[in-house]
Amino acid sequence: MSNKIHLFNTLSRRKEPFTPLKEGKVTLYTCGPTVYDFAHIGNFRTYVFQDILRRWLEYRGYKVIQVMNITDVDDKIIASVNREKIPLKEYTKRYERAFFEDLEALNIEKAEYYPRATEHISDMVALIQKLIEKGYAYRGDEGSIYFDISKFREYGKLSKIKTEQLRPGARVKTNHYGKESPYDFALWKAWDKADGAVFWETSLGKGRPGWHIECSVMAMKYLGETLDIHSGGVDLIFPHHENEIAQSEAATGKPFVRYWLHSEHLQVEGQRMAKSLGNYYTLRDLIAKGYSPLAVRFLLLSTHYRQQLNFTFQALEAAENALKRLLNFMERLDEADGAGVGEPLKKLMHEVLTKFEENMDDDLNVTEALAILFNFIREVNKLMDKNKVSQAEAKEIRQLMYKFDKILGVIEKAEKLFEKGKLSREIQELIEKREEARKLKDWKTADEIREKLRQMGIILEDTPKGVKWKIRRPPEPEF
RNA sequence: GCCGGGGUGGUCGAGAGGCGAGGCGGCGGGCUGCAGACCCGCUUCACGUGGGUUCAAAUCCCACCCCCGGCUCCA
Repeated sequence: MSNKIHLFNTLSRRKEPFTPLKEGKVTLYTCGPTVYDFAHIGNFRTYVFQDILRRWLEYRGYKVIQVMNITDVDDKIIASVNREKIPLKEYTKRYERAFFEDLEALNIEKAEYYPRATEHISDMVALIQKLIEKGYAYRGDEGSIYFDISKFREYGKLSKIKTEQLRPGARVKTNHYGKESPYDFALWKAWDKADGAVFWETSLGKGRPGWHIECSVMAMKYLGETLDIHSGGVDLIFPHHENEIAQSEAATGKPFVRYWLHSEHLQVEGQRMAKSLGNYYTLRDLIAKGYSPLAVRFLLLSTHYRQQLNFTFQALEAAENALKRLLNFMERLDEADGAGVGEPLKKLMHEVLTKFEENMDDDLNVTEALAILFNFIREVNKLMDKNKVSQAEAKEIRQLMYKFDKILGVIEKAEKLFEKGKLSREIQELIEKREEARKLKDWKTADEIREKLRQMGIILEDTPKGVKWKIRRPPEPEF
C-alpha cells in the first residue's frame, strides 16, 4: 500500500495526495456510456484513462470497487425507439453488447458493477422524494420535478461557475417547462406524447427520470454516500457533475465525492471530432481499416489524460509500431543465453521500476513512464547485442515487463493474439525449401519464398542461430 | 461576453528556471547474401509573437496572435 499517489482534483484544481476514506479500499465511480449508438474513440479515451487509474490503484495495493453506469434511457434513445418502433430494451441491448465487446478488445478491466438506469427507477424515485421533503425540489406546471439550485448554497463549486454569470444558451427553454430558474434541472420528467411507450408509473407520476439523478443514485447505492473518486470526460463537469453534487449532498448532507478526475477530449487532425466533419470514428471503424485495438489502446493511453490528444492515422501507425517494438523485445528476451551481466543490470532494473512508479504516482504520468521504459529497453538491447544477458536474467526482465504491462495492458494480450501455434505443414515445407535454396545461395528463390510467407502473415528472420519465424498481421493495403 | 486548457523538432508528444524525454518517420552507418530485428549517428541553433525579470527562460512576468473546450445533449 502506498499513499504516494497524487491526483489532480477538479474540485481544488490541484494535485492532491490520495488517501481513500477506508484504508486499503477505493470506491470509484466512472461515468459510462449512453447506449444509443456505438461508442467512438473519444469515449474510449476516457474509458482507457479510467482503466489506467483503476489498474494503478490496484498496483499500489488498493482493493478497487468500481461502478460504471449504463445509461439506457434518455432523449436520443427514446427518439430512436419511437422511430424504429421497437422495445426500449431491444434497442439498448444492441449497443450495450457492442460496448462490452469494445471494452474487451481494448483490454479494459471489468468494473465490479454495471448498473442500468432503467433498473433503478424506484431508487431514483426515493431520492427525489427525499429532495422534495427536504425542500430542494419542486413540481413545475406540467408535472415535471426540478431541483432548485438556489437552495443549494455550494452550487458551482466544481465547475467554478457562478449561476448569475451563466449566459442562457439559445436552447435553454426558460419558461417552457415551468421551471423557476432556467438553471434548475429536471429530476423527473413528466410523460409527454413524444415519449411514446417509454414511461414509468410511479408515486411521482407517469414519466421518466432526468439525466443526472441516475448517477447519484447508483453511485450511492453501490459505493456509499461519500465516494473516493468519480471520473468522466471534461464536458461532464458542467452541468452533469455539478448537478450530481447538488442532488446528492442536498439529500445526504455529506460530501458526495472526495476526488473528481476528468479526462480531456480527443481531437482528430487538430479538429473537434464530429459526424458532420467526417472525422468521427468508432473502434469498429478503425478495426475495419486494419488497425489493432491494442494499438488504439496504446495511442489513447500514451498521452497524459489531462492533455488534449490529437488523433491522426500517422499517430496510430506509430502506436502500432511502438507496440511491435515491445513485442520484439519480449521475443528477444526469450532467446537470451549469455554469461550474465550481474550487478549493473540489477541496477538498471531497479532504476526503471522506481522511476516508472514515481511517474505513475504523479497524477498518472504514463507518457513519462513510457519514456523511461523505452530507455530501459534500449539499454537491455545493447546488452543483448553483446550477448551478455543470461537466461535467468532475461526471465527476470520478462517478469518486470509483465509488471509494467499490468498497467499498460498491451503486451500480454498482444502476445496471446500472435501466439505461436503449430505451423501448418505448408508453411513448414516452405521454410525448409527456403533453407535449401539459401544453402545453394539461390537468393532469388529464397527471397520469393520469404515474401510469400510475409503475405501469409509469417515473418522470417535469419539469425546466426538459424532461421526464426514470427506471426504478424499481413500487410494492409494503404489508405 | 464569462470561465478553463493549450501552442515544443518531419510527426505524435513529455518536461515547467541551468545537461535537447521518449515513440514514430526519413537519411546514413554497423550487422546481414539481401532483408528483418537490434545498435550508433544525423534529421536538432525545438519550444506561437513581441517585450521584460534573471548570471541563466520552453519554463517566471506583461502584452498580443492563434487553437481547443465549458456556459446547450456530449467522454
